[in-house]
Amino acid sequence: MTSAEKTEKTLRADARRNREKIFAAARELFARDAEGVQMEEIASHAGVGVGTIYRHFPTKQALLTEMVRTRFSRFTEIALEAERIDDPREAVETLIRQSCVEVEGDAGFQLAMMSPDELEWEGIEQEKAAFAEPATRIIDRAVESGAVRSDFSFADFPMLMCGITSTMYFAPAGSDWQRHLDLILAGLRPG
Amino acid sequence: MTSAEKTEKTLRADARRNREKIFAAARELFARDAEGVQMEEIASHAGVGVGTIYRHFPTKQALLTEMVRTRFSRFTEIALEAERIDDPREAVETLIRQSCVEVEGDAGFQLAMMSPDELEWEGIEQEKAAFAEPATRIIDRAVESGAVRSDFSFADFPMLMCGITSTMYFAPAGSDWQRHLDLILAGLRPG
DNA sequence: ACCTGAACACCGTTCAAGT
DNA sequence: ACCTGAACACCGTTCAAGT
Repeated sequence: MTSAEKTEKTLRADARRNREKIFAAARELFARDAEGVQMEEIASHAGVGVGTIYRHFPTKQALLTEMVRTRFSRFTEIALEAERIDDPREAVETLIRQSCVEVEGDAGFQLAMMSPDELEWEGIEQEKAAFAEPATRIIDRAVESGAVRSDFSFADFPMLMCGITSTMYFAPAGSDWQRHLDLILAGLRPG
Repeated sequence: MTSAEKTEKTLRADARRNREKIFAAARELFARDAEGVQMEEIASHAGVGVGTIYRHFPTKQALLTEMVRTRFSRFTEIALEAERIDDPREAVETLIRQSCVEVEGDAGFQLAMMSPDELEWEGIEQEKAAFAEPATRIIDRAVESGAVRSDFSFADFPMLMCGITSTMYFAPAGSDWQRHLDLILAGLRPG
């Protein structure tokens, strides 16, 4: 057994439990108010010392990244479901709209989505790739069938999400982001 | 002479010069890299002590706000120019597109635009109102003439700018934000 | 092995001392 | 009046001591 395997697989029961508790506490606090959360706060909310957090996650950003990774796998599920929709146009709309709904109310994810530090995304390449596959198929199918404008591609997806996400963050209470989404969906029509 | 008038009007020559130097230094540094700038850095770049900055601006955010205020008056000029365009559709497009061009390359403004702290905008209500007047006229005219979708209004403007702005900030080198803009302009077409 | 929390580092802000 | 910069506060991160 290599050291890497050991690090990945074996975790003492209490350590695993702590990791879980930290994760749960962080998820809850980040979702509420992503900016104001302090490490000490997360630690006490999880019932551990700060040092324990750093044993499991090298940095505050890394902790945030981990939560983003989890939610990203939901995106993939959404894409796979949307792909089963026959109408190409409706499939794209569902993909985008459901992705938005998924992150509504998760301020931490929204913040990460808008974050200027691209570096932090490095840990999520794999999840991103897994999502890109079905999402690309959906978008390409819509383009080929003429259901959306021909210059639309998967490359635009992060950009759109970033815009809508910032609207969510900026105006969390209202439904402004749905107007924004409507506008963008309208913009997809073939021109 | 009231104390308020005195505060507004009379400033010793050196104080005024310092204020100017701080402003120039902050503008330059914020535009380059809005996140990494430190107060000490701005101070030394301006050739003053940190305390002097705080004499002129109560807080780092307030300094940023002041730069946003300045640029906002440019928005108003853009809107007044755009209003002189006969074609209603072209007037709207010019309004939005020129506003985007104006803030390209100003990372500080982009950051402020995306900032979750709405409070900081309190100082700019007046400039915002001055801009809102011609901008509203342009948009309403376009709606009435059927040049854009009927549910579009000035209320959507900040939201759109926020989205495009975050694209600029996120991908400063490329021209991704222009794709984003194109998509949004396309979304304005009457549906 | 893993946990704890006092100590450290960094940076925004203040304020006593200077002119 | 205004300026300076050392000192303070706050919070992310580390690490010596404990189990």
